[in-house]
Amino acid sequence: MRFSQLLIPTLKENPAEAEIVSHQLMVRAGLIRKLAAGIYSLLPLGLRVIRKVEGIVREELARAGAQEVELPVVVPAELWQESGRWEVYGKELLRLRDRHEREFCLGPTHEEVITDIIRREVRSYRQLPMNLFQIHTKFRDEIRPRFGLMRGREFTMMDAYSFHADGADLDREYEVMRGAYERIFRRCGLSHAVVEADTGAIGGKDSHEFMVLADSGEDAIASCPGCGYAANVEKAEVKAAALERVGEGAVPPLEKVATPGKRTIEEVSAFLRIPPSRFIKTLIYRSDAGLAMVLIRGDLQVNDLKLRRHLGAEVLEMASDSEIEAALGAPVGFVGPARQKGFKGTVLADTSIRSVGDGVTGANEPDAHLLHVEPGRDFTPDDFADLRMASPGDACARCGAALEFRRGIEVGHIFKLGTKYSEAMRATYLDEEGAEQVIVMGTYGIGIGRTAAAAIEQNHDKNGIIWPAAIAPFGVTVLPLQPDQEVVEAAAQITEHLESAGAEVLLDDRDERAGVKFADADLIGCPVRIIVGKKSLAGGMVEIGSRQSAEKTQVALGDAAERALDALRAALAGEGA
RNA sequence: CGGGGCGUAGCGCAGCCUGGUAGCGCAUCUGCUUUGGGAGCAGAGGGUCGGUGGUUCGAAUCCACUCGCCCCGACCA
Repeated sequence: MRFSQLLIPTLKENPAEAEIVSHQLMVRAGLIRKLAAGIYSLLPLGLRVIRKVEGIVREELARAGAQEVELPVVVPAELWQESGRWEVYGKELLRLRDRHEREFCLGPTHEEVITDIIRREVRSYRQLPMNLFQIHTKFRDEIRPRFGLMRGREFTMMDAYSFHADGADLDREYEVMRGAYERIFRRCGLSHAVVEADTGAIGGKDSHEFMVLADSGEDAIASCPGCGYAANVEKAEVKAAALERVGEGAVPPLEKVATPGKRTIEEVSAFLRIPPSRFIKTLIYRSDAGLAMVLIRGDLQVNDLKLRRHLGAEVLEMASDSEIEAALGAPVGFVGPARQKGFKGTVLADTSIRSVGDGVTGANEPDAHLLHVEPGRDFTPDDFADLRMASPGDACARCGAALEFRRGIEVGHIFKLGTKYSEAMRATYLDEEGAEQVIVMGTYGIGIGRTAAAAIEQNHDKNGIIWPAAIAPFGVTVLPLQPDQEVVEAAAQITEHLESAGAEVLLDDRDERAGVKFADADLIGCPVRIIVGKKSLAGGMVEIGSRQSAEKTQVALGDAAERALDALRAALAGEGA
């Protein structure tokens, strides 16, 4: 295709709105333009990349035996009410009404819709298993959309749903999908990690996230160099006894100290000149199982997901100020486990509390804290558990090696759903004995735009994008450097040759100087570049260059197309495609 | 939702504090020269200064409200 006939609005300067590299380069290279917060238009180059990613996803899912469907974006409220999510999903669900005042939502995910189809159409075990996927638009009214296609509100997602007679068959399919995901991300040129993820409120069995390692990633990953365990920090289990005890020697008796107006650990720590690690942070939660007092070392954070799971609670929230005053007789900031009377609820301690000696905590009266607090002597929790967010210093729960922490971009997710939706929406089948059984489900997602953005995060330099060959908008770009007729004709001839061989070629036929063409070619980042210039052409030669290595080779004009095809094939092979 | 920042030409920005009727770079258009890493010269076009209301003789500038966008945080003990 000819550059002059495509809308490729490249920018010299970084757009003010873009913070991370992939967002900046997608805008600068003319792939996307913003319409509103978290809502983007794809321009020709951007769409080509997205289509490439989609193509790889389609191929691999077809290989895995899944069938493609397309589900509506606008979904009637009744389905969501039936699953119970209409009430639970919150503000991320964009709700709307039609002219008859009927309620709908824009689908943020499609378990309800697909389950509705399956319950109508599937009767027999003979129809199972089945795996249906679509690649379509999702809308989630995110609290804070950011980073271009990385976290948009409207975005393209591959979502697959599998249906099984039993858990064992789901386990089998899960491994098939995991293999398909591995192939997809490898083909997209992404080095990634598969990490254990929390199954959240849905409470299914297994869940794994596919993470592209990148400093700009929004997720934190804990991984173990010892045994290979890797998990989202939200989920990462830590070894209980690994923390070293802080505070030394014999502990004096409890002592009350005035801390007027000092509520936060930070404030009290600075005021008393005692490090946060010697504080016993006391948080009061309200759940459907009642109030819970949760104790954790002052420099650590409670992991809500672990806590929720430990309590077996559906709903978990911080207690309000008034609830805390009522329960402990002291305002927020001054409560603690020692010298408290009549707290009606469970007292749970993170295992880190065992490492606190001679600690500090709230005195359960206004403007006062307690010094020399000793677990076991001054208070005894009902239970100890792993309730904390893994952090540096923690050890692997399995092998005890020190956990390492990195950041990642979640590009895919696979999840053994179980029967949450099939039960709520009564999707059943008849087994061989004619007995009615609930269908067991799996759910799988890949962020298409996010995958493209992640590819840029991992493959760029100061001049622009370095596309993995499999998802580049064009495999080859041809740059005629001068407007001279023989140069233009040679470039056109090479382009024609390549295109007739099935390659996708961007011919920069613009009336621009060589520098402009080089700069834009670097920005756009097609893997193979053919440079046609007067000087080389006088000797019957042109140059083939690689965006990746920046190497240039002189080849005869007549061989250029074939050599470019070779280079492209080599690049694809190198990516494992 | 809380905090911070920003809205001035297509893009990136200055001007605002200390009110006097809008400027720079890039881009665009015309002409000439140039042509292997974002050309030079000459000329030209393009702005409801996000919106509304107020203060004032006079508002991009001060005040209030509002809309949009960006960033940080959403555990406070």
